[in-house]
Amino acid sequence: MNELVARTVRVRKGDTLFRAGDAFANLYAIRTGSCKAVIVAPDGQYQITAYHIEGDVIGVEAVFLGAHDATVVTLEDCELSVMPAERIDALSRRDAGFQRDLNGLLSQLIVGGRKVLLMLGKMRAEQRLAAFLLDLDERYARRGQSSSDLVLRMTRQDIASHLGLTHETVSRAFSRFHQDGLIHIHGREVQLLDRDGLRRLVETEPQ
Amino acid sequence: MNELVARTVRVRKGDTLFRAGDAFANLYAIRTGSCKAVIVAPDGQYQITAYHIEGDVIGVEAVFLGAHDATVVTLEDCELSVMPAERIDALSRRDAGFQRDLNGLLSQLIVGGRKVLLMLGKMRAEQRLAAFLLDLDERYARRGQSSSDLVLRMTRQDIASHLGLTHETVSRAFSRFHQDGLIHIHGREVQLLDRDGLRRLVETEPQ
DNA sequence: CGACGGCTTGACGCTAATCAATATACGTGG
DNA sequence: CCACGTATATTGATTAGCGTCAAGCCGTCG
Repeated sequence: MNELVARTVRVRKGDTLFRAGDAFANLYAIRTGSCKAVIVAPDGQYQITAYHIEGDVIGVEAVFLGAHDATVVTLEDCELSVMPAERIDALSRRDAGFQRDLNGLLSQLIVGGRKVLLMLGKMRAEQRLAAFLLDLDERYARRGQSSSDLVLRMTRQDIASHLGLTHETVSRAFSRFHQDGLIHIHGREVQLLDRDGLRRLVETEPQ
Repeated sequence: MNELVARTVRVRKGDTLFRAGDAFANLYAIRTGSCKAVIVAPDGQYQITAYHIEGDVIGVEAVFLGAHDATVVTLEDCELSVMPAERIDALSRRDAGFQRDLNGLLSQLIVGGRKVLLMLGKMRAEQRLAAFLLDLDERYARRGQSSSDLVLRMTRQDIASHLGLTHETVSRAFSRFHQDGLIHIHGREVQLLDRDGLRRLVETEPQ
């Protein structure tokens, strides 16, 4: 993996790594910081499709498509590993195992997409937010950062867009979780107080 | 492509091709008929993730995952081309071009997934149904069957599940389209009378 | 012909969107 | 460093849209 990294770069909050439609030039891995991926429909409708954190690899679908299908913007100052397309092509040609790794990453994308599908198709507002928090918590835990404190870098509006809601609804759901003792929240700092409670909420029959 | 097909089989309406979790054994291509793909969450929640028609290749994500992530059930008697896993592996090892084709199919899956994401996240009921009809129409047209008559093989319930709605809402939307002169509908036979009208509906600002 | 599953339509209620008013945090320039 | 202006967040009031419950119809299949 390390031989793929040509260099690491620092980028500022709000910078755009690439836009939907851009030819595939680099794969990025986040060393520190976080990003959002957003798709924009022809009519201006937009939706946040992903929230990327430390350790995530960004832009994998472009390896095969040849172009990016989403725009990625940093949510804070970031440090990124840059893996140029040529190196990736070269290695995947040489190493069948690496080719399989790439396919694995792609497949994970698909499976992840299915999860989101269920969420948007069947869950109600509070369930979506609870699922979002638990997913984020789990991803941080997998990186070894098993603190119950999260710092959200996205605005309420971005979280809302990601969950198919409005920012007011997200805000209200946060407040409700807080007053129910499920979380502690102050601005963008969230502390999960009762993971099981949140899990129960997600699994509750919606109807 | 043809050398991949080991045989063609006929299956009856309601048969299951494979279940979520099954090891990848075959890729299927639909010669005639149609199928639905469904995922089931641990708590029994289910969602139709795809509606496959003539010409579609089914189960691509399993090539890389090694197992299927959805259950596929036929909606009518079908004739299917069966492409065994070994042949696919063998050819993709031998032929880099084919490997790329496979990746292309996967990438299409991802892009298609993004479209659904926007639909479930941002559209209201009638927009979702209109988008569904237009998509289906376009897919049939691409197969050369450019008639404006569609025969839906899914029940209202299945369509509803696919769109993240209830069957009553789907039924009402159909009725509304009919009385607005956008479509003609009788049971599962749909005729698109005003594609532009439907398109305008999809692109209407929801707020 | 009867029974059953699927479809339509109506009445009603709940959830989340919308509109609106503050409150808070944040960034910028003086 | 403070003051101001602007983005973000919270909360309330109201409403639209869709889900739920229920009744009746249609079409199919045994």
